[in-house]
Amino acid sequence: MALWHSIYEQLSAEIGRGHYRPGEKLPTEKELAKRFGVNRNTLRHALKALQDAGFVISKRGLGSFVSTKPVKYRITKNTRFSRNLADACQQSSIKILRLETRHADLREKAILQLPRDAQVHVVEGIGYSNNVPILHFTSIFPTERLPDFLTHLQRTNSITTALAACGVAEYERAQTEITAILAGANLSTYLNCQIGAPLI
Amino acid sequence: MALWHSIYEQLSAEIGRGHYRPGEKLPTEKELAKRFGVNRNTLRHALKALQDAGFVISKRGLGSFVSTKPVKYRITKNTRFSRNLADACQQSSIKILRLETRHADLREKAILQLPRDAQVHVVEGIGYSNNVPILHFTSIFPTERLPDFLTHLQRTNSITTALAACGVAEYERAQTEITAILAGANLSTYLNCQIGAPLI
DNA sequence: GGTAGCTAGACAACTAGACAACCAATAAAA
DNA sequence: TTTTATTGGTTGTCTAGTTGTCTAGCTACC
Repeated sequence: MALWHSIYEQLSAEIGRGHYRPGEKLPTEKELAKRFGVNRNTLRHALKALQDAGFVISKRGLGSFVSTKPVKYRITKNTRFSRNLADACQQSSIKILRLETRHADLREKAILQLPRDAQVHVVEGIGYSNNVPILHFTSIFPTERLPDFLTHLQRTNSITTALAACGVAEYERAQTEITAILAGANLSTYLNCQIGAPLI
Repeated sequence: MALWHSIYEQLSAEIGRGHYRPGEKLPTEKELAKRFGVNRNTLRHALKALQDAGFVISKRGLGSFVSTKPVKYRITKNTRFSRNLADACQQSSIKILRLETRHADLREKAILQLPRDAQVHVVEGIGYSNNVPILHFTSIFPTERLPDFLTHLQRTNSITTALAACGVAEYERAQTEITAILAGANLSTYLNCQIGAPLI
């Protein structure tokens, strides 16, 4: 993906998340370029897209400011955000360590709004990017809605593909619900992950 | 013998001989192609092989550079693993969410073998691979050994660079110890990370 | 015929740097 | 005090150079 576009996604996500409030001044192009490790021109490309999308207004000699007229941050950017992450997962490969189907615990039932005796698929594995292990994940899927999910997953070794295999219509519906839930979830919850290294 | 391969051998020999020093910029593809009397695509084929072998790193818009760490792969499985992971972290960027210096808790003191009143630097942030948020990390560093670490980290925005800034000798020693610890550590401990998504 | 290796060229994406236009704050002059 | 000039910082625009990607075509060989 183009560099400027991922910067666009990230900045719009931060604006949507409230990291930069409406009316607030963004860091200068110079600073942002340094932060993202790109040339100022590349960052300006991202900024231009943010302006076109209505997220940001730039004023010569002053700086760039978060638009006071909120567009539909919440949905648009979060969907895009999760879609990004899905893309990333799709690009990389996964190695499945554990497949399990068990009763959902209280937290899972609360989040997923499942009935009392609901079961969930548990997928634990390692994600690779360019064959380099990058993350160790555990994902939960409601069994009821995706009965054949594990079968597909084992065959395709891809979460996205396995979801798609459960039917296009279902998949579409699922995805919108995914994003809806993700929109409410905190980033740190979504990406709750710790590495203890480097330890000296 | 394929043309590109002889170019590959010649260039890698020149790098090995020190004709091009680590970190040094190679001539542009255009110039190299002209020098070897081949098309730019052919030269790029050779350059690609040099990249894959770890001799060269190419950056769009900038040029190609001799890799700063000459590769010697003949190490154990575990070291290669951690080194790969280190390389991956180097390629990706991080965004620092929190910088803190506080007293080490019991677990940290146990793992790091720190004295009673030891302090640690706490770095919390988000790691990006290709500017896509991939992990949310919290890393602990002993303050005593790396007094200026946070300063360097804030300036460079790179853990590896900040570590390097604390002195080469220290850095070497630290790294070997890192890998040593990592080699003994369980994978799931090292990459203890959960993503709750996708939640349906 | 088909494939692999190379050539040729075009375009996209990114970097680097320079310069202009603009704004705010401050210092100097009236 | 008021006005003007200067300075520093910011965005806008532009040119040139680099690597990344893609398509098309040529040639030698099997």
